[in-house]
Amino acid sequence: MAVDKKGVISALEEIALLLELTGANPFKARAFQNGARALANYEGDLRAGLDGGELAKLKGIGKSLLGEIKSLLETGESPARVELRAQIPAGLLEMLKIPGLGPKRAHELHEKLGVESVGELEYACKENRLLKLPGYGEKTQAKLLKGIDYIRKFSGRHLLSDAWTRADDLVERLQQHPGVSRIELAGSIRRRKETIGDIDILVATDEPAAVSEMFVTFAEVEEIIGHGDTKSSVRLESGIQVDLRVVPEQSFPFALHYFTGSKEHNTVLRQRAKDRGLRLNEYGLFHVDDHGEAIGESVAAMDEAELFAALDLAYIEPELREDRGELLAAESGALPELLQPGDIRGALHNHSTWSDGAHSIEEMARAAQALGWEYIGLSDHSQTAFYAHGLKPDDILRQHEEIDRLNERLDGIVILKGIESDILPGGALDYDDDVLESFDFIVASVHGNFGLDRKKQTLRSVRAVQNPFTSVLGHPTGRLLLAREGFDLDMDEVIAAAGESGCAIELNANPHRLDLDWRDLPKAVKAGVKISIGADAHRTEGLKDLRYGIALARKGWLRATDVLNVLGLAELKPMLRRSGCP
DNA sequence: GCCGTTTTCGGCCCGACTGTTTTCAGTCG
Repeated sequence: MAVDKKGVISALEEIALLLELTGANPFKARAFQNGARALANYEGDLRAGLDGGELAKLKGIGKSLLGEIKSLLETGESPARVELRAQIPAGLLEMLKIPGLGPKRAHELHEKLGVESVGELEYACKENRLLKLPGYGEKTQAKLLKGIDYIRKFSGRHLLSDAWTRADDLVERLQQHPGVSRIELAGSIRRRKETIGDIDILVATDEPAAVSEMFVTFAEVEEIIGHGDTKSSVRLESGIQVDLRVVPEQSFPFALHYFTGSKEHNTVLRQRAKDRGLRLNEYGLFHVDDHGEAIGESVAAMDEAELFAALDLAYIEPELREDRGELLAAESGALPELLQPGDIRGALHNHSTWSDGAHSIEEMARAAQALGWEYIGLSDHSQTAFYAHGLKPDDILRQHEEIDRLNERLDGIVILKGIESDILPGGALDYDDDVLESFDFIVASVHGNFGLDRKKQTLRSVRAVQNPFTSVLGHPTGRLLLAREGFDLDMDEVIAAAGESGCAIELNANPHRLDLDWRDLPKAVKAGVKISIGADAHRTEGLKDLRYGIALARKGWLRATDVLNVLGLAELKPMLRRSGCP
């Protein structure tokens, strides 16, 4: 069975991990990681790129990787992976998820103790068998047991919304310390990743010990993982790990950049520095001598913008620092002017008590107005969604009467009549045309029959976006972060179809969804698709989730002009009823 | 395994912290 691009990339990543587990040359493993990365950043079709010779020209793809990729595309398997899998038990890969256990020790434990899985490792720890190995002591064994406990209790990742809220609270409290002169949230929260491994907080202070002490003694700290001069790590009761880094004032911009990451972005930026005879680390940007030793003081920088400028780059927003072309764009002045929260004028896709929402239409409208919105789109569930009290045609009539009355009565906010129509398995919408015609807009979403095969699932969404009544394709992958994979479909094909037909695609701002995936947003923009940032609010507080949608829109390189709901009502309305509608 | 105006061999980003070591390897970000 052949695999798609995602399959090829994950195969190369797996090979890299397996290589590390064999104890092979670590640079060989890194070569596979780099190759996977090169493919992830490659925009074209792999098959075509392979046949046309484009892949062979990619930096990081050599003769050997090309062979593996070819084999994966043609047969669905790669000789290297088959061979490695035969050598390495699958349980060893699982073991790498244990915090504090890396490939070297996983390999060693396998070799010397015959441990092949997380469960076996747990047993070996409890039998004190690790203590017999050189370099292992009581603490290591206890730490591994704790790590096993941790991955069983938590997935190891957290929603952006949860981590961000908690992090803001910690920052606010640390700020109270008189010794703190600067403080910023760094890491993947600052980059607005949709899920977060741990919270990174950076502080500039001349009282590092006191600030660190305050941090590790917060009431919700359950465990102190590490506590050094410049770095402390704790685990909170909620399971999330928080790292605090403490640096002197003049290092702050360099440290902020460094600890914001991503690792991949940092690597290419450090390489760029190196190419210029400089060394970049969290303390500064230094000139180096012939022996590669840093000399003298750091190049001065008040902020990150000056750091980038010292490397002849425009300022790169944190959201873009993923090594997905941002350096090239920063070099050539091609960085986008990103969407701002203030650009948003309202949002479609919200629910009320008419289907499965918790608040009335009026309550939702007033809450939207309080947020400064000019309009709110109401889109309760359609009739097939019986589990969510989907609306029958006569419900819709009555709901529209209520909206008309409210629109007459309310000042300063306009309620748009919409529906979140299920996309039926064949791709049709959930009402007859005469009912569909009565709405201002229609969000079409898949809510059931997730198990259709890739071809049928793709066709289903393609038909939905080709339907002239569909204004927006809602949460296009159907994923629930940390809970459920999206359904199997060819998103490139769906995006292309939406581009041709003029249908918008949603970036659903619900923190469990954040769907369309930010990685696909640039593709959608390139195809001429407008993005509708939808709140998918089921209660008034849910409207505020739009901030997560805006954050991820920025991460996906969106400018205001790429977004549907930056438009005022007069411009928006015609966009919602496309040509072809009766 | 990949790469190259320092090119076909010899590098491949950099530093903090921990645990187990008397000088360092492993892990992490």
